[in-house]
Amino acid sequence: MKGAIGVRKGAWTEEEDVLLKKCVEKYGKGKWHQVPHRAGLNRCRKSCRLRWLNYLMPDIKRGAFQEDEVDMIIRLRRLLGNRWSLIAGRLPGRTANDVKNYWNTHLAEKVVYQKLKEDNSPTKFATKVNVIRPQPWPFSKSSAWLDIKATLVASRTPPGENIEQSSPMLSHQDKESAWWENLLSESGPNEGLITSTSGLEGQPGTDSWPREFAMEEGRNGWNELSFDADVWEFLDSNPHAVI
DNA sequence: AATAACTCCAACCGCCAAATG
DNA sequence: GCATTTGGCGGTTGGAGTTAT
Repeated sequence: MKGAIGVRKGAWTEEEDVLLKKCVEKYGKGKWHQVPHRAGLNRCRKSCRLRWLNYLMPDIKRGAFQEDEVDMIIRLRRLLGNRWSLIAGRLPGRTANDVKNYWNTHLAEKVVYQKLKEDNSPTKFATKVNVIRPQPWPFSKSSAWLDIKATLVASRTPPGENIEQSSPMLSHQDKESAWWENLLSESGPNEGLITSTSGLEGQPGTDSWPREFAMEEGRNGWNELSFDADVWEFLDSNPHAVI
């Protein structure tokens, strides 16, 4: 797409920010093609939308990423790949651009997947798959994301039961499994854990397939075979995660 | 002090799918 | 059914700021 002639590019000025903010506050989000005219901005619709989404939107969290946020990014990227908008959906206040930039500048070279390549494990096929719709996940200093035991308490241990009694010998795999189970199951309000079979029933485009997922599925060849190999290992070892 | 090299992030670009006419 | 418009996404880049020499 070529940019329109005469449309301003580059860094936004304070005046432009004010105009855009006032416009969105007055007319609401959406209808981005009308925003430049309504706001009196000599910017293209995409530029306006991006500026709002990445900088002006309320509740955007600036500053350094916390340890639990970084941990979340690494784990979710292993699961979802470069689906930054979905990953950002789990990080309240962080935008997809923030997460993508952070990954590219801080994590990309640190997080190595050589193990997967070296494993040379045979391709695994599954016939059924869980589809995740990420929801914002609240973080705090005492976040349970970094506390596997707390995660286990929340996800497995019946009320009143001692975690050490219920799981005296926790393997690394158990801990990983518990983490993912907790992530993929009960999390936030409006949580949607969509399940589907690999058959025609429930495929995108059919009435039974939720529109939200239908829109997400299909980008960049995304399908149930696109998960990283370690996710298949997780699914193999966690039959409850597969319906 | 000068400047080259590097880092980081805001913004742009091209593409895709859904919506609309 | 087709063409166009629109919203949204991930990849990439330009340049300001920082650090090293």
